[in-house]
Amino acid sequence: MIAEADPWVAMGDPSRRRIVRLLAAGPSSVAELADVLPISRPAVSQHLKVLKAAGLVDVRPQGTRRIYQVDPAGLQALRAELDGFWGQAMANFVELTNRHTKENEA
Amino acid sequence: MIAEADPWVAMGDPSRRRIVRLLAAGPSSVAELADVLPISRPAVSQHLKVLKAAGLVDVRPQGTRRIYQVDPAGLQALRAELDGFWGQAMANFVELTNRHTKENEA
DNA sequence: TGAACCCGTAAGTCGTAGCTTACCGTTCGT
DNA sequence: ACGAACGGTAAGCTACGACTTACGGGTTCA
Repeated sequence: MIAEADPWVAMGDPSRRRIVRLLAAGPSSVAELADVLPISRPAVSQHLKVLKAAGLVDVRPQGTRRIYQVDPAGLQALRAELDGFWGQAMANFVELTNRHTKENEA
Repeated sequence: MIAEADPWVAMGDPSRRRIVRLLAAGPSSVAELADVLPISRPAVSQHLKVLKAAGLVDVRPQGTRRIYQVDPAGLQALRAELDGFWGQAMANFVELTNRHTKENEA
């Protein structure tokens, strides 16, 4: 498995973000996605492979078709990491503000 | 301005995510970042350029050095878009669940 | 003013991501 | 069992992103 499993890298590609947006609106098959997107069906397939490896989408075989949908857990993981960044940045901000205030008080 | 201004693309690169992580812990100069990271100083400079274009970091010239720090607004924007995906996905989920329940009731 | 630092940019190389066409396995309908 | 959809994979091409080294512009301190 040399495949890319990083959700951030997966979301970095505009086409994949568009796919996620479409799937967030409702599950759909590969052909349905390819019909809307300006890329070929195999390209969509490859993007879905990356998104699946990143844990952002799920597959549900249904007859001859494969229905894809977003995996809330994947988005949640991204949110968690992003909140981590944000929280740390804010904590650092208030600390700097406090220090600055104290310096001005002195 | 051919520069890349997409925050998602900016966060897609591991080195840049690491820089954001470092800056979230506290502001620092380019040399300080390059000292920690396994890449050259110009490489860090280029990454910072992308992050700045994406609105994820801010610069504050201080003497001969340039102090970089995260821009909370940029992270907030990412959070907002991510929450949009999540909310839509969840709404779609409960709708599907309701429909499924109704079908089973009928 | 000149030396020493910090940093951004230019130029060039290398790897790889994203796309295409072609092909093949699988599943349903008749 | 045959043909048709649906979709994943292989092979190959092209473009771009992430590095590197080399250079130049500012700012500080003697």
